[in-house]
Amino acid sequence: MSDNVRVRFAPAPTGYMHIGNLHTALFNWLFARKMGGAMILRIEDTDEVRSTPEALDVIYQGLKWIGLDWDEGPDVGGEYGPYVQSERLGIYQEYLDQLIEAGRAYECFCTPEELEERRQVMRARGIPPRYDGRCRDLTEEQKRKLREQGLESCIRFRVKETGTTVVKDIIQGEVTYENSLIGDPVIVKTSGFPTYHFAVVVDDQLMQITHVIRAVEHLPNTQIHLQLQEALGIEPPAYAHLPLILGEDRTKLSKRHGAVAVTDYEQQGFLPEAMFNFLVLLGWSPGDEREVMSRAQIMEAFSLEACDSSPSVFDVQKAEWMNGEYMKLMDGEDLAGRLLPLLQHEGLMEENPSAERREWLVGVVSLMKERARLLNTFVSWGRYFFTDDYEYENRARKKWLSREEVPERLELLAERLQLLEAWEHQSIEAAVRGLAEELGLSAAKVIHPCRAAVTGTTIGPSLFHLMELLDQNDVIGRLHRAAQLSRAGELEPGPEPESQ
RNA sequence: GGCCCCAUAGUCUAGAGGCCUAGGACUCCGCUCUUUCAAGGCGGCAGCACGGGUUCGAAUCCCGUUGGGGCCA
Repeated sequence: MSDNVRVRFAPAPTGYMHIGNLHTALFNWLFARKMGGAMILRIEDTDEVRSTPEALDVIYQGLKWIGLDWDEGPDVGGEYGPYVQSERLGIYQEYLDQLIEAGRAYECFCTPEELEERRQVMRARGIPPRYDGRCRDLTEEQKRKLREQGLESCIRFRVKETGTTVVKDIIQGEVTYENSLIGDPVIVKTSGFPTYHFAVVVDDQLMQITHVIRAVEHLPNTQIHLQLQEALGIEPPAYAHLPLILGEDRTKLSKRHGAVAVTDYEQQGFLPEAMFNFLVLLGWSPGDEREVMSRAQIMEAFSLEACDSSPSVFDVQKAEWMNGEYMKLMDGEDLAGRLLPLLQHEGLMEENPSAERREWLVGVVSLMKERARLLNTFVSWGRYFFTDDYEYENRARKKWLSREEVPERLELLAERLQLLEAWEHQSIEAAVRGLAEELGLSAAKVIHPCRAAVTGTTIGPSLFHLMELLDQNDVIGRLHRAAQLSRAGELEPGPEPESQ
């Protein structure tokens, strides 16, 4: 009765969620929300070996991080539950009986060793290896004997031997498969667990899924699913197979590509909004030249038909750029809120900062966000805001801190700054420039050494604004410290290869 | 190996026969602003994989080749 869109994201709980899974989830979610439909989360744990219960949390967290929600699932329930396949074992039996009755499923007693052996033979003879149908037509008598020998059986689905199966896919178009080319797949393992093919078909039917949106690696499997559906009298859902996300080497993104887990990107300081935006642009485009788009804009423009069928490479550099764009767009207060946990984790901010201290952080963030790409940037480039314990970079040492004339300048500047009653960027600037003038130097000749001393680096935001955010005495202390170290010859540049 | 899919610069993409002298973005490289650049502004390098058709006309359609990928095992 309902022609409402229902989609599902159906991950296997293997302990981590990678960017490709998230991409699939994202497209499902977008489509569901765009169409005013329902998003279902289903856990496909029929692979007893690889599935772990702890993995559920990883899935929830990954989805929540990027801002996806679901209407039905193991945690929120729903009227088509349970939503974990291992809890649905009884449900599959009914469908299995149906297939057996129709003569489309049968017991197979072949052992893995036998199967492997026969595969070898087929290969050697140049025949594509597939199940040869040996147990297809066993008599009751034969089965009894095999059982008496103590052999275990699995159940196979009898596929069609002739004709073709056509997958009509919203993204991939019509793809035709020759039925004679596939062997009978196992649908129930000796353990009694259904296999992926069987469980998917049954569950999608029972959960009234209207659109199966998944990665294209499942496209070849779809021919089996269609045959299974036909045998069960099930109307197939619409299919949309998303192109794969590849690593730099153009192979399917996997653990060997380094950072692929969603949590890796979270830890690197990616904003979920940016990752969402970036990911949606892999395999889809609004058709115009927009790239940085709000979620509302994306949803407005989104359609499955506009998805591309060719795979795409995950380019971290562009992802970082986009993250930077989002940081610029976000107001300082929001961004400070995102950043705080990270800073606390690094021990750079106290656990319960006062309102004043938070406000100060907003100031720091506002000053830095224009040039930062990741949240982590604040920890690395912005360390000097939070602690006196920062390094003097080689470039800073070489260009300024190791110079003979510098210590005196720093000390003179410290004296001037000490006299300031108002610690504001205007007064600081006046003091710095005033000193330069008196010494007959260009302002830069004071500014640069000062930056090097106070921040340890040669680059960063406006020096005067930055100093304003630091404590006056602290700055003075830093100037004296650098002057002393410099005189002591401790700020000589390190070994060359350091610089990049 | 068999089957299937894909093919616009290093990367993400626009392009659905004439609007293409192929547009945008990232990266990279210059220049510029400035107290610095890792930010801003301006500019530049770089692409329709190849070969055949079809057509008055092809990045766009067809075939083949090559390359890449996925699935099966």
